[in-house]
Amino acid sequence: MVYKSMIDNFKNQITKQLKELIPLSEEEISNLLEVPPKQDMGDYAFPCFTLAKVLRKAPPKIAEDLVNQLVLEPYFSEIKVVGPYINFYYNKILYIQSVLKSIIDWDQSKISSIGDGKTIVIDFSSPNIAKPFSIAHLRSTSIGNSLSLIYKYMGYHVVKINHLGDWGTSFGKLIVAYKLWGKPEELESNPIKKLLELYIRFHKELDDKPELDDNAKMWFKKLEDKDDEATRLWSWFKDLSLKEFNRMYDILGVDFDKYWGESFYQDKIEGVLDLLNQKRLVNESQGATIVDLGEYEMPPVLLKKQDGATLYATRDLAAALFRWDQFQFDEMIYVVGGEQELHFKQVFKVLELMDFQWVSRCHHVPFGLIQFKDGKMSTREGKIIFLEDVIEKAKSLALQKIEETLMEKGESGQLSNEEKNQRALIVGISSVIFSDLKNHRQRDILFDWDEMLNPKGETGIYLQYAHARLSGILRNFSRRIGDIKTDDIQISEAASFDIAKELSLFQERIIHAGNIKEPSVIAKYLLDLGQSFSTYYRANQVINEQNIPLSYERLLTVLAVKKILSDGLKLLGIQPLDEM
RNA sequence: GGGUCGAUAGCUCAAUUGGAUAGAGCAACAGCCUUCUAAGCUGUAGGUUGCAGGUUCGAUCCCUGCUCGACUCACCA
Repeated sequence: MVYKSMIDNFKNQITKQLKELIPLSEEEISNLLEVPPKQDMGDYAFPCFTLAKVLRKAPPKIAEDLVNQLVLEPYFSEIKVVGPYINFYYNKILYIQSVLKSIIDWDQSKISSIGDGKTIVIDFSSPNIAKPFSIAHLRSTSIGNSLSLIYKYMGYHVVKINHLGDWGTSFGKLIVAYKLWGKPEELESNPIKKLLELYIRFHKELDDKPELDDNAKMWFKKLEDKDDEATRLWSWFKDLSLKEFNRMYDILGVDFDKYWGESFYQDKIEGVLDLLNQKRLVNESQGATIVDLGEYEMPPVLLKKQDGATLYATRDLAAALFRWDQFQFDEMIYVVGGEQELHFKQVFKVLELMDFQWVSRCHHVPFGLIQFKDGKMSTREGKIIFLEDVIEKAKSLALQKIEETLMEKGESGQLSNEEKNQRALIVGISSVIFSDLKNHRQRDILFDWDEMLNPKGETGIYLQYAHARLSGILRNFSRRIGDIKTDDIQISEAASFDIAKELSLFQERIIHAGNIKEPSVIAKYLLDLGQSFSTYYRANQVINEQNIPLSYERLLTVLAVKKILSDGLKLLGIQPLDEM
């Protein structure tokens, strides 16, 4: 990528010179070079520990000897020894200029060619039909969506699959509950809520009437056997739910290439079972069909229940085979909660036993649960928070703030209600998505209304605000000073040095995030960048009518930060706002 | 009991995968709106990185043991 290669000049000067002085290759030197933890320690540091053994000298002595032989012009302004480290200080002006101009000139839709010609299949979101889209589903959805955007940005061909939970025993339960207590017109008017009520009531009454469970199993078996009534009800429930889910996906700005739910693989299961039989992997146990994994210290995988009905592991196997057949992916990732870790280990093990080498390309990407103060979220107990309620609440807080601000500025009538609502919605979604993505995947999240809706500090709102301020400066600039021309601008002041350094990290952070499948890396990065910029523009007035050249110069920083912030937010699935 | 993951400032979390004096935000306190949007900025205070060992020049990070918590361990997904 463009700006990376320009920055490489700085590093290359170090490696080329050091290579002549010490018994290490350029690559080894490059790997050893690190960024010091503190500003006043310079911009690059070369640690001399590893040389100590080879040269049989103390690291500080080695550093002393080397530093006198290094030439610093033009890329560095100073080279200093601090203990066992050689610290290099950039020529700030040259550095800022390199970084800013190359970012601004760069107009690619992707940041790397790492993924060129490679396909990643990503299975995420996958909500259960007939259950509400809760705050818990947000995790898989936001992490999966962000990862797919990151991979696309890295050059991969990405296939997004929504593995809808549209098959299984819970449909038996729903059918039973509906036949007992449901009313068609109620369901049509408020499908998800009414379906949820049926589901909850089923489990409530189960305590007194254990026979309900057998009934449910029977109805699911009927569904698998293509019973007319069962199929009709199932398909109706599914339509109602999908309509609701798609509404949420629209709000979140998430889409999928394939809506291949569990039911989609129904007609592919027999083939898989045949294959397993051929490979002699199948056993009977207690009336159920299983694959015994005792040898690998895992519980058995259940393929069929006593009554012959399939289970989710069966469908996951069929899904994996079918997806391989369709895409020959270089990698397939399942963005699914950590509680299913064992399940995926088992499924992958079975695929391995079936001699499918490509199983090494399959990865479970687990994430932590959302917990309440008094324990786990539970659909059955109705202990659940609807994502839509969270977004709605976040939105109404944002709307209130927008109106306050307009009032203060005396511009109350200036904005249409529609525009206000639109902005408030984006702000609300930003804070909800960001509060999810800023945490390490694997951490459990304690659900806390105050924290999720907090407009201050390390939040999506903070980043939106920074982006809006950047956009505002650009607007004001062209209005007051004229068109923005960035050609041939020279940098003369070092004020934006810290920001330039932050900006130069963008590419490696994206790639790192993709490699460890961790969107929070980007979230943290954007917060750092936002903070650097907030400090910068508070201290340095960009538009200065008395000094137009200086204005142009500072404008480069604004342009570059806006570009990176905007791209970064988009990678998290957040739409950047130009005005707040 | 077995397995997996986690434990860092009062609270929520970082720490570029083994490097220099462990950093942010929230809450608290003290400042900053005749200057491009104060959803902001500056400063103060806050630490035996759960405990005990080990590996080495060097450990929040790797190894062992323990404590606490979450998840999971055959007919739910």
